[in-house]
Amino acid sequence: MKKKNVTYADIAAYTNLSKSTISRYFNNPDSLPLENQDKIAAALGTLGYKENKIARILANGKTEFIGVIIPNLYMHYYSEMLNQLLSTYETYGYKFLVFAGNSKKDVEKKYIEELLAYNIEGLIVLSPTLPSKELASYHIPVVAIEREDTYICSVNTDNYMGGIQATSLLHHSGCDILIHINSDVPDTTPAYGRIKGFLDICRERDIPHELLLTDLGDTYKENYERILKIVDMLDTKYPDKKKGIFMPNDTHANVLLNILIRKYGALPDTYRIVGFDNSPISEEAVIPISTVGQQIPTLAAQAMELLSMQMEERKKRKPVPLKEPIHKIITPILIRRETTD
Amino acid sequence: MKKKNVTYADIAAYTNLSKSTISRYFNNPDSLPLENQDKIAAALGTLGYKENKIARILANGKTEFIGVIIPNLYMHYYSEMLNQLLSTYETYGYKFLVFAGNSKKDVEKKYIEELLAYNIEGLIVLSPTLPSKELASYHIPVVAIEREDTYICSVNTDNYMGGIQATSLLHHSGCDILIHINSDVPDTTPAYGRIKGFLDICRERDIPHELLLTDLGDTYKENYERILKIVDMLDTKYPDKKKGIFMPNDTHANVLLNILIRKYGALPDTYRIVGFDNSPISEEAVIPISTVGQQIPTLAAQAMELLSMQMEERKKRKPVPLKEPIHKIITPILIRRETTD
DNA sequence: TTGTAAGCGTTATCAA
DNA sequence: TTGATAACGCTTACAA
Repeated sequence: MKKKNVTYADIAAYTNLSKSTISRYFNNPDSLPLENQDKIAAALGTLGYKENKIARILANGKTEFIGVIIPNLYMHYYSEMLNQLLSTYETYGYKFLVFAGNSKKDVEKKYIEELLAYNIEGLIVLSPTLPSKELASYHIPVVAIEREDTYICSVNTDNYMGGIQATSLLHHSGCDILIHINSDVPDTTPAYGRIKGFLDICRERDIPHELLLTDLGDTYKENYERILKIVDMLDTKYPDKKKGIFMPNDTHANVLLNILIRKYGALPDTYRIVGFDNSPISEEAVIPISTVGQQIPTLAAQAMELLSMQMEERKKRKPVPLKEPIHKIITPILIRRETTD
Repeated sequence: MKKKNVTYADIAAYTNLSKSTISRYFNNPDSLPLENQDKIAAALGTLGYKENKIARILANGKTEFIGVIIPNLYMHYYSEMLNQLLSTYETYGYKFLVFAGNSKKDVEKKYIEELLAYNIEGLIVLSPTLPSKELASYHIPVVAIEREDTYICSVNTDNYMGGIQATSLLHHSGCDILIHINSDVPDTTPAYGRIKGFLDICRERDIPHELLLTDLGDTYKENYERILKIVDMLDTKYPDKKKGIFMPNDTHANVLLNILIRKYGALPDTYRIVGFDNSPISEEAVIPISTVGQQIPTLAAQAMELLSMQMEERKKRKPVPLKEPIHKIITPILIRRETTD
C-alpha cells in the first residue's frame, strides 16, 4: 500500500462539506440538494474514491454476510444448492462465506466460531454434523436444509411424499416385489421419510416388499461391488419376479443400471428402477432413470426467504424472536423416464 | 442485540490491565507473564468474550479474504475446483468470498467492485469473461485458472500435452481415422492447446484426421441431438473405418458413448473414445471412459501458492511487485479405461 | 440542509 | 512488561 485510501474526510475537504454529508450522499442521497450531489459525485471521480465496507460494518453492525456450512461440493446436490444460494445475491445482496466442513464436529464448530467473528447475520447449514440444539444455542438466525432440525428453522423436501411417489410408480409399473435399498438413517432426519413412505405404501396396499438397510460405501468402486452383490442375491432369491427397486439416490440408481446393462445387455424386463434427486446423472445415464426430483432452486429460495425474514426481524428496534422454529416442506416432483413403465 | 458485546475494554477493566495488554495476549501471548495470561484467559471465559474480526481488519488492514469468481457450480470441474480451494483453509487460513458470475461482463465487474470494498487480499478467477488486461488493472494479487491470462498470473493444465496424450492413445488403439470434436475456442485460451496437440500429432505422424469445430449446445438434450447427427454423419462417411474420437470433455464423451450403445447395443469395434477432465461421469458411465485427467487438486493448490506468494509480498514494508506474470503448467494424467484399447 | 463529535473494537506507536 | 493515545473509515445522534 503506497498511497493511503481516499476517505470521506478527503472528499469532505475537497467539496467543503462535512463527513456526515458525504455519508448522507451514500445512504440517502436525496436528502442533499442536487447541486451538492453533483459536486460530490464529481469529487468521487477525480479523487478516485473506493468504498470501504469494513469500516461501514464496524460502524453500523450490518455485515450482509451469510455463513454456509456444507459437507462437500463433490456431490451434485450440494454444489447445485450452493449455486442456487449464490444466485440469490442479485435479490437479497447478501454475500456468502462458505466452509466445506469435512463433517467433523470440532472442525465445524471452529468454522462457526470463525464465521461469528465476522459478524455474519445468518447461517445456512447443510451439514448434518452438529445437532440442531447446539446450532440454536448460537442465537443467530439459522436455517437448516435437509437435516435434523428439531430446534431450528428448516426447509426440507417432503421425503415421505417422495417415498410414496417412488413406491407407487414401481407398483404401477407392474412389479411383483418392491425393494428399497438405503443406509440406516436415523428417524430424526428428513431422509428417513423415504423409508417410511416406502413401508407405509407397501403395507397399506399389501405389496410384497423388502427393505435393505446397508452401507453402500463411499466410492464408485465400493458402490459397484456392493450393489453387484445385492443384484446377485436378488436374482437368486426372486429369479422370475419383476423387481421394482427404489434406490436412495441417482448415483446409486445409475450404478445399479450399469450393472444390469453389463449383465444382461439391456434393462431386463424383470427390473424397474427409481432413483432420488434428479441429479444430472439420472438424465445422462445410458437409459434415462426415473427419479424423485428434489426442487433445489425452490429449497434454496425458501431457505433464503426464511433466513432473511429472521435477519430483518433482528434489525428492528424491538425484535420478536420466533416462538417456535418454522419448518417448510417442499413437495418433490416425480420424473418418469425410461427405467419404469 | 440486547446486550453489548464484550470488548477488550471490558476485559481490561476486569483484569486491571490495559487494552493494549489484552491485544498482546491475542497476538503475542508469550510476551506476557504467565500469571497475566492465566488471569486474562479466565476473564475471557467468565465475561464470555467473542472476537471481532471486523474491528481487527479495520485496524490492521488484513482481511484474510480471497475473492473467487466462478462461472457456475453446475459443472463438476468448477465445483470440484472450489471444493479444493475451500479445503486450503486449513493450510492458509484464508476465507473465500464466492461469486458465481453469470458470465456477463458488467455483472462480474460489479462483483469485483463489491469484493474490493471488502478489502480482499487476492482474487482467483475461473470465469473467462473479463480480459486479463482489465483484471490486472485492479492492482491486487490475481490468479487465473484455465482461462486467458496474458497479463496476470495463472495456473493451467498442459492442454497441448493433453491433446497429444489423447491423440496418441487413440492412434495406438489402432484407429484408422482420428476425429476431434470441439467448440471453436480462440487460440488465446488454454483449451486451444488440445486442438493444437491433436493437429500436430496427426500431421507429424501422417494420421488421417478430421477436426470438427462446432457448438454442441448447452443442455444434455441439445448435446444428444447434435452428437447423434455427427455419429450418423461419421457412420456414412467412414462406415468400415475404426474411428477414434477425441471429445472435448467427459460429459460429451458420455453422450457419445450412450448414443453408440443405444444404437449398437455395445461399444462397436469401429469406435474408440477419449474424453477430457476425469470428472465423475467418466468413471460412472456404462463403460468407463478413457480420459485425460485434469489434476484439479494440484491446480487449486498451485493457484493458492501463487496467490499467497503475491499476497505475502504485498504485506512487506517494501513490496517488490512481479516484473512478469508467472504461469504455471500442470501436466494432465492420461487415464486408460475401457473405451480405448 | 448541514456540521460536530462520539462511537464501533481492534491495532500500532511511543513512552514509561 | 505495560499503558496512553491515536489511528482505521464510516455511522449516527444531536445541534445548529
